[in-house]
Amino acid sequence: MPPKNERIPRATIRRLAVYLQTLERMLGNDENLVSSESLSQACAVNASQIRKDLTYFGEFGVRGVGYDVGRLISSIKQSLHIDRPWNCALAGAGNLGRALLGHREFRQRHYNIVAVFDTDPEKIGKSVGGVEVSCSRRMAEVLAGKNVQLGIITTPPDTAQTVANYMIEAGIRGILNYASAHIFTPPDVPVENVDFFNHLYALSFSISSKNR
Amino acid sequence: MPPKNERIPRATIRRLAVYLQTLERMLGNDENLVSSESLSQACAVNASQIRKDLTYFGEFGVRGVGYDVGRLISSIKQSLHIDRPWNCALAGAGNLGRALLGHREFRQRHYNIVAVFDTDPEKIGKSVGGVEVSCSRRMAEVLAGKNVQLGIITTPPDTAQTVANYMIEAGIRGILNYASAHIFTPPDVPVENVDFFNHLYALSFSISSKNR
DNA sequence: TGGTGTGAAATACTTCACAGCC
DNA sequence: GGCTGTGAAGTATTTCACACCA
Repeated sequence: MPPKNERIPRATIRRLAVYLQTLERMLGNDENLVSSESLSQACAVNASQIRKDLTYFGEFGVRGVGYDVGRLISSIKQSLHIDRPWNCALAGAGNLGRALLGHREFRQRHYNIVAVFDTDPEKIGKSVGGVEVSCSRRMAEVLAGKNVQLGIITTPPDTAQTVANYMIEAGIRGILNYASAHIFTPPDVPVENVDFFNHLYALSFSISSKNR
Repeated sequence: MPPKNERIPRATIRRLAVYLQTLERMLGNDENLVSSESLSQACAVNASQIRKDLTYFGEFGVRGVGYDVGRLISSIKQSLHIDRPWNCALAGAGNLGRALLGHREFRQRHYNIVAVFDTDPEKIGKSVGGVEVSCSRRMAEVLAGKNVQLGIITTPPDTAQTVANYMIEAGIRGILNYASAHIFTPPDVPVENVDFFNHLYALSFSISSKNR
């Protein structure tokens, strides 16, 4: 059966990323066949959940046998559209921005940071991680014709909305937001928030309370 | 009514962090009174959802009036148990680890990184962000008596489980995992995963597909 | 009057259980 | 025989709608 047309739960997408992680490790260990049950063990997700998640995108397994690991990896990558490179623009050349620029897994997974922006005149014109820093206000101009689809915000919270606006103006299609501030975008520009404190708070809460 | 004894949804905890962000910004702008409706506008969460989330922990509002911003902030902090300092140990003194050590918001929110670990002999003994790097294998010994409750993992994926084990051995109560590998812990040691790629994949997917 | 707190309804997501196929 | 794919059942979460109260 070909991919379905149902709405795919957000949680499913998150789990596919987890499966991918695990499957890539398995492939590295020369495990070439996996069942939903063994994958379930390895990544702590219910086996029927795994099967259901996968069938949103197609039928990748063989009944009575299981899934071919290499083939499943390709299928998931195709399903998520991560089987091709994505160009990114990063706004905010601080500590965190530089850490992302230096993060080798980024490039390995074909997310290429092709432009960096900041508002600090001290930083503009200098090179960070091999990319020259431009002024955030000139974003649309600098990105013109560069086919950059993703924006990454690593600025302080109070600048986040401003650079998000520049990104939208520059035609960016989606935003990864590390700033701890909610940003508003048109409905066709999705935002993903990466919030450290969110997670720290959840830990503090679950450690302290009886309810788990 | 006092706090309830129901199980509190995970999603509620995440949203409380968002409300806090927004409320703190409001307080900074001298907005001292807020309704669930205006908070809803500001942080893009349904107003009844906000009211329901808050009443898990108590009744903080006044009917016909709204919520006192300052008081609500305190109440949320108390509910999450983030109204007091937390000591953290960081494992992995690479780019990302150093970025976190240099992140001033960490200290502002009372998450204090009091110990840093790595396995690289080059790094051990050196100081990073004002903290001396110790050998990961000596974690239990170094942390003894230091009252460190949280562990932060910023190592490469293949080392993540090993340092997680050291953390558990050292009596850590919860783990923030930045490594893109699933880690196993006993049921009383919660793990929060911060996965960049997870979010990037979700963006790639939602940009590429019609379903949104 | 106006906005909270909250059961009840609607929706979304997860798990079960088994038919179907290799 | 064994493991996938999937409707149906079960559970969790969100939203509605309104009683209640300053």
